[in-house]
Amino acid sequence: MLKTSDEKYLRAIYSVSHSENKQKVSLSDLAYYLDLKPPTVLERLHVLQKEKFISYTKTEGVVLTKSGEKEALNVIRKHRVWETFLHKVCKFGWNEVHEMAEQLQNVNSEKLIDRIYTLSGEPKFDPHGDPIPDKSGKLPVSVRRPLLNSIEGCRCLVLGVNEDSAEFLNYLTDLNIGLNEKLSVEKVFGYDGSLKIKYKNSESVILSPKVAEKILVTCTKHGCACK
Amino acid sequence: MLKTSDEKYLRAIYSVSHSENKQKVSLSDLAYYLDLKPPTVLERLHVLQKEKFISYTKTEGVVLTKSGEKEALNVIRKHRVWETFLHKVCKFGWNEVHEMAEQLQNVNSEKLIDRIYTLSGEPKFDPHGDPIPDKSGKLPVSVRRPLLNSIEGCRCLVLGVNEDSAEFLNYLTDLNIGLNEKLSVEKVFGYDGSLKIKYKNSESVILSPKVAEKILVTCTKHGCACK
DNA sequence: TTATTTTTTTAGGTATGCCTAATTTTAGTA
DNA sequence: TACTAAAATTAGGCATACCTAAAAAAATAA
Repeated sequence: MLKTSDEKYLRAIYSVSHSENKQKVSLSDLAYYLDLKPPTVLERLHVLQKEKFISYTKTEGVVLTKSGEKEALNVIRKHRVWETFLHKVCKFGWNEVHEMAEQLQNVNSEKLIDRIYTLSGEPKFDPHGDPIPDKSGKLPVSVRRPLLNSIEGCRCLVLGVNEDSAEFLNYLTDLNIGLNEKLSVEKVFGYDGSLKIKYKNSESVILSPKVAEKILVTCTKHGCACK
Repeated sequence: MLKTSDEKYLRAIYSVSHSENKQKVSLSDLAYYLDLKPPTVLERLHVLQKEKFISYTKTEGVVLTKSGEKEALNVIRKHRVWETFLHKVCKFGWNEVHEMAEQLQNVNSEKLIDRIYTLSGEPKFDPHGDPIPDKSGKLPVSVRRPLLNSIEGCRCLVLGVNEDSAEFLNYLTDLNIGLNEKLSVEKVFGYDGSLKIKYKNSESVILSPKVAEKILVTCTKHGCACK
C-alpha cells in the first residue's frame, strides 16, 4: 500500500510536469511547489525511485514511470472527487474546497470515493474545471469546440488552437492565455459575437470573433448548454 | 490547535473511562485499548497532563479535566457524525463505517461536520446507537422508558433500572446486560408481552414482561415508533 | 508477611519526515 | 575561458511517535 506522503509527492510531480512551459521537473521546482527544502525532497526522490514510481537524474529531472503516473492520477482522482462532492453536495464555495480535499484525499477507501462521486452526479470536471480521471486513470475525452460558440456564464478549458501562425500565438501569449487555461465567459456581445472572457481569476479581456473562433475549448460544467 | 494524535488519546481515555465496571483508567487499560505499549502511552500522558487535558497519578489513573473532556466529546462528535453520514447518506453498512470514520474524524473543519450532519438528518444517535454530542459537548437528553413498551425491530440503549434488588441486578449480570448495553428487539410475543432481545452482536435472550418493565431504555433510531 | 505476579516507570533505541549548513556540480555570463 | 550564480548533493541534526528491556513499585496470593 502507498503511503499518504508518497501520494503527496507523486501528485506534486504530476502537477509540476503538466504545468505550462515545463519540459523538465527539476528538484528545485518540485521543492518550491511542495514548500519543502531541496534536501528533503531529494531524499524522498531516491526512495520513490527505488520503489519504481519515478526516475530521476539531475539532467533529466523527475519523470513518472507508468506505475507512478497511475498512482498520481489516482490521488488526483480522489482529490478532485472530494472537491466536487464538497462543492456540489455540501455546498461549499469552489474556493473553500481545496484545503479540505487535501486532507480528505488521504482517506483510504476506493468504495467511499465511488459513493461520493455518485452522490455528486459523476461530472467529468471538478469545481475548478479540472478533469477527473476515471478509476483506471484515464482522463475524460473532451469534445473540442471553438470558444466562439459559447453562451454567457460558460466555463471552459483551453485545449488547443486552430491556427499556428506566430502572430496569433504571440497574441495569446501577450494576453497570458495558454494551454489548459480555464476561461469564464462573462458576456457575449450579440452585435459581432465578441466575448468578454475572465481568467487567471482576475484578468479579463474582450476577444474578437476571429480570435474566439480559433481557440478550441471544452466546457467544464456538467451539462453546459454550449453548442 | 489540537493534534490528531492528542485527539486519539483523549477519545480513548473517554471511552475506557465510560466502559462498564471501570472506576479507574489505568495505564495498562489504556495501552491495551489503544493497542500501544505502556511506555509509549505513559510518555504521552505526561504531555497531555502538561497541556492540562488530563490528570494522571498511578493511584488515581487517568482522569480527564474539563477541557480534556470537552475535546474528547468533540472528537467523539466528529467520529459519530461521520459514521452517521457514511451510513445514512453513503449507504454503508453500520459495520463498515467505523474504520473510515476513524480517518475522516481527523479532517479539521467544524463547518464540514455541520454540513454532513445536516445531510444526514441530524439524528441524536449514530448507526451503532451511540449518542452524538452537540457542538458544546452536551449529550442528547434521552427519554427513558421501560424496555417493555418496545415494538419489534426497535434498537435501544439501557440507561438504568427501576429496581435495585440484588436478585434483579444479579439476574442482569448473569445475562451479561449492563448499563449502556445496546439492545435490539427481535420479537414481541403478544401472548404475555415477553421480548426476544439480541445484544453484544450475538447473544440473545427472552425476557419476561416483569423484567422488561424494570429495564429503562431509550430508542436510538431516529423517529422510532416506540411509546 | 513474605513471595510472586502484575503494573508502572526509566532508559535507551528506531524510523519517518523534516531541517540547516556546507560542499560539489552545473549552467550562465563577462 | 574563467568567474559567478544557481542547483544539486552530502552530512549531520531535530521532533514525533513508536519500540524493547530492565528496574522499581504496587497488588495479590501463599
